[in-house]
Amino acid sequence: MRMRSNVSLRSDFDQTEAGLADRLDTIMKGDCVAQLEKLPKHSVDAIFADPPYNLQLGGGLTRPDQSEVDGVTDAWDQFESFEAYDAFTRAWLLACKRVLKPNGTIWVIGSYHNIFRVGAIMQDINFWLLNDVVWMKTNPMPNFRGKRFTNAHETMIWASRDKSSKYTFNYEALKAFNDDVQMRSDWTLPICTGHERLKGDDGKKVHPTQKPESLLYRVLLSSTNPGDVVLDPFFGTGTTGAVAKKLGRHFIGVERDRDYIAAAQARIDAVEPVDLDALKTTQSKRAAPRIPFGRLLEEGLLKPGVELTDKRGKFSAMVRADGSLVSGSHTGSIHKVGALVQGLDACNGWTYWHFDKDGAQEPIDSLRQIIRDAA
Amino acid sequence: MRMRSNVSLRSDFDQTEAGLADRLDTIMKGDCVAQLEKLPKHSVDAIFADPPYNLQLGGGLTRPDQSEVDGVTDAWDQFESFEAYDAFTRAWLLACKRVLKPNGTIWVIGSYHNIFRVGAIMQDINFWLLNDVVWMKTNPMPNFRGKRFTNAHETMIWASRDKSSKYTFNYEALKAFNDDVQMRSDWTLPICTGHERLKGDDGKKVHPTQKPESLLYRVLLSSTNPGDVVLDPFFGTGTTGAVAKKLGRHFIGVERDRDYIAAAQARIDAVEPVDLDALKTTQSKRAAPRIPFGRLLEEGLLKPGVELTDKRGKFSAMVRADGSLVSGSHTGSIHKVGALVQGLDACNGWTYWHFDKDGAQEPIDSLRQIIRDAA
DNA sequence: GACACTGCTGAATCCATGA
DNA sequence: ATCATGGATTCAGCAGTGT
Repeated sequence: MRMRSNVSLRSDFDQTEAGLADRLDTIMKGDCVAQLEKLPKHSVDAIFADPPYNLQLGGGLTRPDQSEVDGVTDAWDQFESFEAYDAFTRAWLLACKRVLKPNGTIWVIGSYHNIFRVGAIMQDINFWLLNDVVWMKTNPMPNFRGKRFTNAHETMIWASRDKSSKYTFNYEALKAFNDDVQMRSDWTLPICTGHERLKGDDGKKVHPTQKPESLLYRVLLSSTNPGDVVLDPFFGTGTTGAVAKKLGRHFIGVERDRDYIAAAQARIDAVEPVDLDALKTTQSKRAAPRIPFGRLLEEGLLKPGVELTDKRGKFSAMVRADGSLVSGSHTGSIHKVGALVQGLDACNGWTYWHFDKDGAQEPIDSLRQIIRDAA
Repeated sequence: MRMRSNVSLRSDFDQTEAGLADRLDTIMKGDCVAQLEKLPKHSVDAIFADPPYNLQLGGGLTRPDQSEVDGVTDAWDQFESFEAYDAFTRAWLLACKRVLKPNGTIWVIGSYHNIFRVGAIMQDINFWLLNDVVWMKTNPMPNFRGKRFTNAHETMIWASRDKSSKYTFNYEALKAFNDDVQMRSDWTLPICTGHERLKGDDGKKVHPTQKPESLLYRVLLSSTNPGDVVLDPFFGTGTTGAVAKKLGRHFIGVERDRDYIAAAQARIDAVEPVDLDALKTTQSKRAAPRIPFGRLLEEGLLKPGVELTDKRGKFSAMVRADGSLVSGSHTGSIHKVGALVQGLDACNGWTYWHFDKDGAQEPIDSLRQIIRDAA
């Protein structure tokens, strides 16, 4: 009976699980658009995509980089080239959008060669851009010819599936991570070198653009929860999978190249997941169960008739038995009266109102915390 | 004879001069596409454009203290759709391309709201992208609701008129400016505040998005020469003109708003050109990037789940994946938990917390040093 | 004069839930 | 779908005032 009840409650999830069960934590071999068709609609929580920008499409018709511009015929040719890249981009982004859950988010990384086209198409197909995040490389390749600025960064676009998506953003966790100031849109991280860089038997790097795990660590920590399913349609050597496993997320990879797949699989197999307790991250107050102000009276933490004041004692109000406040002609909730006495539109009564504790002013929020801690 | 010879060599320039003479160092009033038609083809050396960003702001936004954020809701930033914005963008970019010299370059600044569309259109009409340069703001507006990363940067696209352009890039000057290392594609500069920010008689900002002179200083220093003509089709309050005059470049501004024009003119009139030899004095040191505690986890120097203690092993805490610590009922950053366990108001977690290194206690600060040394 | 303290502000696509 | 309401949320820097 209990089982049934759970199944019933989680039918949506289970349906997804059924469709994904044999794909979870595996690498699908093949073209990403074709492979994504095998996944159920609305089945993954997040996507990280590192698409090629120097790609050869089917007939080898693309020159994704800009071609010579010297007259009308070349302009047409170039249009063909951009058009092919745009068509490719639109196709895989649409395929991603189909499998992404309504509240899911997608990350796409690129450079100035392709990121503008990618971003514009994402907007065109109604992804809702949340941030562009700049990865500044501490150790970029210098510009040898001295004709341009050292190309020292790459750009990631973070977007939700729709404008109305209620997406995951672990704000407090990132703030804790960042020494108690909110995380910015510019991240300074080294490129992938040393032991982390996968090398073949010949000592050569397996993949030309292997991303550092530190980058994916931050991506997954910020926008996914433990147990989430993360899709990477251009899996490469599996940085997304390795970090997902480490952080207790599921991954699904799609990759065409068998050598990359082999390297990625071996790499992921060697990853040790972190301990479950260590995966719990700093929670927001929003996630905490709501405690109405009246509970403080029920618990005897405050008595009806007691006087509350703002921090400086400028305004005062009396607590009534039903948990409403009275201040002059103003009555209502702690929030409403707090706003009214200040002449503001809104107010957080929990932090605004204080009670007298041994002669000192203490916010009533500390009383709420007592109840939360006891639970 | 010598004169003739010079004229012959510089005929292009002289023709330009004739057509531009009465426009140099002036502000043209009106719509930028219409005004640019008045300029000769191939007549300006460089362009800096700060077009509307098409922000599409929703309702009001308040800070945590309930004060209202003065958002950019001006009519000039309103567009009906992406299509309308694209048409506008294409039109002014084409107009710019016509007046730009074959070897000229253009800078366009924007945010994630518009920059992807701008960049894609620039590629479509055969501008040749040279760099995207990220302006990281030292003091950006925070994210007040904790729903996204702090939007802490803007993006500039730098492009030559054609792929074959022999454009100006003052590599050596920039390198000298940057303490003898190549100038990178990420620039850290404060936003325009304080006395530099133009204010009206009412004390309010004249323009909602005035750019800092330091930004234009680098732009013009890197990609123009003294005597060059710099066009700004969205002149606003004339930062481009002010810096151009200061650096011995000519400017041409186009602006629709008479109030902006008046403010810009007065501002520019007050500018004193600098002695170019003295430029080096204004160079800025690149501050070492801050390394947050979370970086130690990303780098694998500490693993989530590991235990930290104070020097004497009196208190201990567990590290979680987001870089927060747990010690009994206390959770938070290394600094916060360090303070809490000691019952203090503040604590430097870097020196307080130690990890076990071969049986000895070593402060976590030594791990941070490893990252600093590697960079 | 130095320093502490308060107040203000910046290109922002900035809430969630239940009735 | 709309509407009301509970209550969560900020960093760096400059200007002005006061001690």
